[in-house]
Amino acid sequence: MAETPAQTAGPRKRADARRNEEALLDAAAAAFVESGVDVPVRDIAGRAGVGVATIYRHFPTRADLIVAVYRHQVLACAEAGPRLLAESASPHAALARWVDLFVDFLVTKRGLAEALQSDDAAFATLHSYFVDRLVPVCDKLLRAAAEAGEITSGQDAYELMRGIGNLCIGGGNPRYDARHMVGLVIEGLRRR
Amino acid sequence: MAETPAQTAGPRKRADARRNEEALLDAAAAAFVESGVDVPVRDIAGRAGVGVATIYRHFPTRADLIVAVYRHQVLACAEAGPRLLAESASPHAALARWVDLFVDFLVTKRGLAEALQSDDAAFATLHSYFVDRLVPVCDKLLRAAAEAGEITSGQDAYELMRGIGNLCIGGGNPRYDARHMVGLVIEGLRRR
Amino acid sequence: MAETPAQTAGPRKRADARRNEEALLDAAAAAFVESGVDVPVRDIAGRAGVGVATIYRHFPTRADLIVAVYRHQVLACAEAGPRLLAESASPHAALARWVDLFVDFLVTKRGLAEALQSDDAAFATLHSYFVDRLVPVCDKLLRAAAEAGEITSGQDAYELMRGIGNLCIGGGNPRYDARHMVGLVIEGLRRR
Amino acid sequence: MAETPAQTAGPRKRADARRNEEALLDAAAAAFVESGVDVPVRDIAGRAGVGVATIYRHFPTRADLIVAVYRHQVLACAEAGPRLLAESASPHAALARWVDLFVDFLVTKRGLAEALQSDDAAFATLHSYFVDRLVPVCDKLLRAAAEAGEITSGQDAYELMRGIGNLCIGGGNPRYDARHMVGLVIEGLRRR
DNA sequence: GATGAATGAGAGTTCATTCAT
DNA sequence: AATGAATGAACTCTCATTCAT
Repeated sequence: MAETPAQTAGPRKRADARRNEEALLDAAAAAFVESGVDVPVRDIAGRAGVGVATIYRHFPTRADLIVAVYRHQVLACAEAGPRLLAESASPHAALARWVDLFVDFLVTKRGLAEALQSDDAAFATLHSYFVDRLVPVCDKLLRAAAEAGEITSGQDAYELMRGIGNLCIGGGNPRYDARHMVGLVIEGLRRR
Repeated sequence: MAETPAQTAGPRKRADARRNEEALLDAAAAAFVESGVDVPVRDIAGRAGVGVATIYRHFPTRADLIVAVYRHQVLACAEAGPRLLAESASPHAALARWVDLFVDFLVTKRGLAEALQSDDAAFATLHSYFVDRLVPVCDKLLRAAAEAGEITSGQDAYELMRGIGNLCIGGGNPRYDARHMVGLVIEGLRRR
Repeated sequence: MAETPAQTAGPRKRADARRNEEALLDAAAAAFVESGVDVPVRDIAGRAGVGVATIYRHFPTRADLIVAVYRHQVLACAEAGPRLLAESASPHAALARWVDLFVDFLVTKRGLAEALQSDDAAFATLHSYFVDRLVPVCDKLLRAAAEAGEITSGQDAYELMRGIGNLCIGGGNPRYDARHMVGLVIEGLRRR
Repeated sequence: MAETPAQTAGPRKRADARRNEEALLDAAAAAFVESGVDVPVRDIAGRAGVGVATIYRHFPTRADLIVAVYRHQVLACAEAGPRLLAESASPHAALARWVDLFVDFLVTKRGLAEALQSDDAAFATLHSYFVDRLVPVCDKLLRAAAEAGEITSGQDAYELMRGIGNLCIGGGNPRYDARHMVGLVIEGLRRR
């Protein structure tokens, strides 16, 4: 990697393209924060200093772009599950901490929670991505807690994730603390 | 002069207009269910078989229309609060049953829950209408339950209502049961 | 006329209608002052406390209404011509004073001057009314001044009236004094 | 590296866009002549054979479009002022000739004179453009004539320009010769 | 591969005018 | 005769998406 793969022939384009893609992801992330995930395509292109068509080339649908922007964080969240299970005092505690991470993620991504619940076909890919990565993790935590006798068994991880996602909508409101509401849900899971 | 002939001219027209207004409300309700409360004005007009301006005459803003569509049910829900408190075995039970009514209402009104959470200024009136009517009722139930020692005191009714509203988003999904999630929240309120 | 022609049969309607028409004229005059002569029909109806259709019954076109509102003042202006010719020191002085009256009239009628110049067919009646009543008067004054050797002969009264009308557009502007500009025109007519 | 290859990508596009912009300006000019400067945006787009959004891309506001259409002629008129002052027999003669140029311009642009007098906020930019470019020129001519003792001093250039603009309204009428009326005004300025 | 110009559908809103009551 | 509800055409402006260069 001592070469600078930029200037003249062959792989130049690819390097350019990769750089472009990264600029795009940065720009999109910034735009998402500022205006939500349904910010106009042009705004993103403008921030990235590229033409709109470049976005379409790299990310055919908006969902593809959103997924790419949040890929790392989703993966990190998925990977945290088993770790927390190992570290925590109990499976229920692990679940609580893991859910907290997920909430952390969502409340800082304006409009993402809304998009995740949208039944718009354009967001199906986005929805699947999150579901495929995170629901199994959540399921494992739920099962562990059930086996430990801490919560009622038979709780559906998809439903729980979706509910939590819903609760994270509207993060800007000072009178509404999503984390608190989610805490009630997790508390409510407890066996009596 | 026992007759009131002056009044005939007035109400006669109004009978026609009222019929139209009802057609409009029905059409709007149906359109809301199918496409959400931000369905294009033209679609509602089309369903009702009227021109667009007729909607504007009856309901100057979209929020006015939504409020009108759901007025009766909101009022019924508000009135149910004290009654349930009197009838139920405990304040917490009353709260649970009342919240259930609210969920019943929201899950059958596709798109309404979304709109209630929207920070779009156009929906401010709508939001206020719901908040003004229902938050006080919820607050009373929460206080009663806290006084009875069933739940932790200091729960904010607005936050709870908002959370419940959020949980009711996406009612059409067969894998997601809003009622169950709300049940967990109510259970989570319980003092341990 | 000792009866109060209002309550029951026969001529009642006519009296009502006449009263209505007058209310309408007053309302229209007020609305014209406040919002210009192209104020929405509904506003006029609202001021007068009548339905919009009542306006259409009495005054089929907007031009008819405008003419009715300003009829008296146009006639007064027309009648002032011969009088001023008799009173004034010279025909040119009479012309100047008469034109001043016309300007007085126009600058206080917001939007009227614009409407008079409009080539919109709807205003043809209005245009004709003014032209038919005032151009002959102006013509007489011009001829008298020409015969007296004060101005060049052959000036067209229609053109002059139209020009004066034009100069009266935009009366609200503090940096523009229509009367001054019209004064220049009248001065410019003078023979050298 | 004597070539400037980086510039080829840029101007190539621009050539196309510029052609389009010119088509747009032509179409707008034609539409303005036919229907006035408040002709619907769609009509202009239709004439130019482009979509409406293309107009908005090139000219965000209507005033921008109007200014662009008449820019060259306004500038030419502004530049003619000093030249005429140098060439003409007297300042008053220069003024007369310059005003004639302005009238030439306005009477062939149907609807422009009307728009210039409009107090509609959308036309404020347009108004300013004309005022800023032409009033100073007119002022210079007026001052020169006043200094030469040909006209009364203290005439306001803005008022004069505005009056002339007004007189140019309704150019299509065969019985009305704006140039003649303006001539009377200029004559009327003369000191006696 | 990238650009950004062009597209055109679509949404909200207003108002003159007609028409059933 | 009067009413005012209903109509629907008209207009502006925005944006996701495509396509020639």
